[in-house]
Amino acid sequence: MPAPSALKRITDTTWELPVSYKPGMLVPARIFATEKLITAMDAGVFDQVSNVACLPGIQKYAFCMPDGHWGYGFPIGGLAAMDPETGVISPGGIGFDINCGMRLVLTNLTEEEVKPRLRELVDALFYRVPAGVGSHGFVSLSHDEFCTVAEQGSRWCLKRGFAWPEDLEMTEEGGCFPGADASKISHKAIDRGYNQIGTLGSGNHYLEIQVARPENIYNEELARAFGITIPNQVVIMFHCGSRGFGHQVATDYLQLFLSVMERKYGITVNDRELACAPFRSREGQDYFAAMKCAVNMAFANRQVILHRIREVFSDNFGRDPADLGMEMVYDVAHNTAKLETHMVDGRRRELLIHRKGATRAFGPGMEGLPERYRETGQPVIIGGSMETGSYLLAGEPGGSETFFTTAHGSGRTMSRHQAKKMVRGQKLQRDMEERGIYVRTASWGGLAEESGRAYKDIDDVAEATERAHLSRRVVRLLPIGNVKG
DNA sequence: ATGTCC
Repeated sequence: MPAPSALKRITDTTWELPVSYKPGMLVPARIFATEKLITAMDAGVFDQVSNVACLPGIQKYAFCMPDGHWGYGFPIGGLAAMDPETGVISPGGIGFDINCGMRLVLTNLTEEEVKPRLRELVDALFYRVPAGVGSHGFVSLSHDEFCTVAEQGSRWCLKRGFAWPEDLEMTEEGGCFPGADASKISHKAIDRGYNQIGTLGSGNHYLEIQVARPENIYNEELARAFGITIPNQVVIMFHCGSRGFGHQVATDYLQLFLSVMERKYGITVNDRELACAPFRSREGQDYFAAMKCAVNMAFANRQVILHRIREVFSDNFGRDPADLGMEMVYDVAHNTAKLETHMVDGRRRELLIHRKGATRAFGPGMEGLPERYRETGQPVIIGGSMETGSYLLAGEPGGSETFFTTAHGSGRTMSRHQAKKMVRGQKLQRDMEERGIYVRTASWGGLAEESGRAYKDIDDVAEATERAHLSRRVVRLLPIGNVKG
């Protein structure tokens, strides 16, 4: 799809749509991509990112990351910073899967040690980390206790023995966004979520056993600082979010915002999917407090999943998880809105940052990073498709341009429908096994949809973020085992 | 993404 002719190239990897591109734009739109990626980007991205540039209170630019593609209202890969006093909060700028995110866990095992047990490990993970639409977890909670989880996130997990203290430190915001208020959650959302803690979900959610080969290390020093110290070291990466709970929170508040946006607040938007409310309004604050519940539920979900991964490896190897070196590298959130302080035109300002399919990537020395990563910058985890590999990167000072935000994954090039027509799940499983990747899936159709052929080249995305100085490559990770939702 | 429509 050709890019609009109004698109101007600002640098090697920065592209801009000026405010003249569309009536109502308050700021220009900026897209970070290589020439190859911008050429392949779907036209919906340009339309959507310029719609976002019209939202009240937006600061500097409406952004799209190199993995950007068409989404609900905002593009996936979208980033918008609003003035909290004059700006809006928009569920479409966060996504239905609130705090969908990635977690990376180390082991001190090598590929040679894991290979003979790979099938057993993946089969055990497939059993112990429930995957698929409508799956429910092993943790049984009352509605009341679920509300505590939603308010406390990983802190609840620590109390219940599902976390090591250092896990919280290696999670964005310590695994708990403060200000979550379960009284702002509908009964329906609680009912959908209370039995979903410790479940992977479906779609592009997965759990993967990966290898860090010496030839795939881009930066030795950062790799060492992030715990990649052994040749062919095995790591575990997984991707999941707030399940039906977050989905219901988003649905509830989109409905509410649509009913008040124009009538009560006189806000008009280019697309109903950009439904929003003033951040300082009652509705805006209620959504903010409810969204944080879904953020915290997702942190707790990933934490319980980590606990179960540790159990699987511990049982299989007959050794304590600590003895297997199963420490977290980091946990990153993809779909959030947060108040953060950033420099804007030489002034420190508090901004409401919407990240939708985009990763926070704090540079070296920034407040909010754990001590271990103060010198290195934040670990950034970018998931590729299950066939092609993923990246561990590091935040860098150049990220200031995007309020320290980078890409989150490959981004689709093919619709799910299209992929299912071209790929058969059973055949893909056999093909992958021949290439040394053992995969188990909850749904053959779901597996076909996630074929590597349906995604952008992760190498292009990682390279684009580095060339744009949003994050630097540390190590490329290759899959050997995968549990697919 | 999602008890893929209450």
